[in-house]
Order: sequence, then C-alpha cells, then structure tokens
Amino acid sequence: MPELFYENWTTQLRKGLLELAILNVLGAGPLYGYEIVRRLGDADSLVITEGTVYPILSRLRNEQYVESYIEESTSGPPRKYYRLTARGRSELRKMNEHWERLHEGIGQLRKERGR
Amino acid sequence: MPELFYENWTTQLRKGLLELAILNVLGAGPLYGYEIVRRLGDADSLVITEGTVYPILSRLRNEQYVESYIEESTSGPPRKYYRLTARGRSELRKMNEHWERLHEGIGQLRKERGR
DNA sequence: TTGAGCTATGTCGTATTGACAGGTACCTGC
DNA sequence: GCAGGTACCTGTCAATACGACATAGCTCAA
Repeated sequence: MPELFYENWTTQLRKGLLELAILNVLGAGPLYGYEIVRRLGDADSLVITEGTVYPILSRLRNEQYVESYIEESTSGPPRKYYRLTARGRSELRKMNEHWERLHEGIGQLRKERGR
Repeated sequence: MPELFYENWTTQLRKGLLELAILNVLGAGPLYGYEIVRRLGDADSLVITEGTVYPILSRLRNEQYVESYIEESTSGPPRKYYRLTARGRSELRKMNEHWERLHEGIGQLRKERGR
C-alpha cells in the first residue's frame, strides 16, 4: 500500500509526456499505431497499450500535427500509418525545447543547496 | 485558438512534476508554502500559484514524505514550515532516478532515425 | 482609526488526461 | 472452419493543476 503513491505518481508524470514521445518517434518516419506501441515499449518506462495510443493519435490528428493514410499489409488487416505534418514538426521543436527547460529547471532546484 | 493545445499540453506535463520539484526544493531545507511558490517561480516554466501548492503539500504530508511545524513570523501571519522526512528523502531519490530515465528515454526516441 | 496592500493558508469546481477493459474486425495457416 | 496474431477504437474511471474565492494577520500611511 505504501507504494501506491509512487505508482500513481509515475502515471501522472506520463501525462503530456506520451504525446511528446509519440511525436518524437514519428519524427523518424511514418508508423502505424500497433508499431508505435512496440517502439515505445523498447524505451523502458514508456510502455503503453493500444488503448492508450489511439486516443492520443486521434488528438494529434485533430490538431493536424499528424496525418494518416491506409496501407495494405501482408500479414493482418490494413494499417493506418501516421506521419508528421509540417505543422507537427514545428510544434515538436517547440515542445522539445520546453521539455529541456523543464529538465534543467528541476536540475537546478536539486543543486540549490540552501539559498 | 491553435495555441490552446500547447498551453494544455504544458499543463498536463506538469502533472506529477510539481511534486518532484517541491520535494527537491525541500531537499535544500525547510520552507513554507508561500516561499515555495516564489522559489519555484525563479525557475522558468515551473511557476505555480497557491491554489496549486497547498493541495500538493497536503498530499505529501499524508504520505509522510514531509512534516510541518508552525513558526511565528515578524511580518505577517505565522508560517507553516514543511520539512523532508527520512522517508521523503529516500522516496525523492527514487523519483529523481525515474525522472532521469524518462529524460533519457525521450532523448533516445529523438535520436533513433528510422530503425 | 481606518483601510489599502502584502503576507499566508486553505477550499472548491472545472477541464483534461492516461489506463484499462472490452469490443470489432481482418488475415494466415492448419 | 477456426485458432491466434494483428490492428483499431470506445467508454468509463481516477487523478491532477489551476483559477476563483474565502479567511485572516500584520504594517504603514493618511
């Protein structure tokens, strides 16, 4: 039960972060949902399920950060590929900068002994 | 209106992170709520308001990561100081490690061109 | 003495999000 | 056929950050 807080914390920490992670993998080239799940799973502490990735992809598409197109597959149903738009690429840059600033901010707080 | 998404994203990204930030400033020594707000405000992109900090402090106290004690002030109402407990200090270490792993994870996704 | 303004703590309602269970459906090989 | 892997999507839930608001002590100038 004492670990309940820690688990909850990691869950909260993912909010917003998964969007950044997904945009970043898409920065490497078009991917379909199922593959994104696997790709993020490689990076420890970013494991997600299908039920998590599709709502996020929908949101990103609504914002026109990504666009999708269908492609047949030789093994299984057709795949819906997602690709970064120009708009998405520029937004990703902004987000990555913000992310780095956050990281530095936390790092500074840790160093500031006393005042 | 297009910027609505970005603002919302930054809000979501803070979830969980503020707890880490607050624990980290407390790592430097006891502080009271109002001062924590100012201290975090120094670090850009970590600005918070009172309505945010007090609920978090309550949560941290419930988990016994911090303990509080009252102290008179020469200017204004008495202050409620918060101090890291041993438990909080050990948890903070764990959380900082998790945070660094996340940062590396995102960094790797960004580098992985293609596959 | 009055009251403006800063200090300080706290609560409530709202909006948004990630997790997960569950559902649909396609395709291949046996 | 039909089992099993592939692929996508929906609804519900709990948790959080934040603005708005409430309360109150202290200081200082008019």
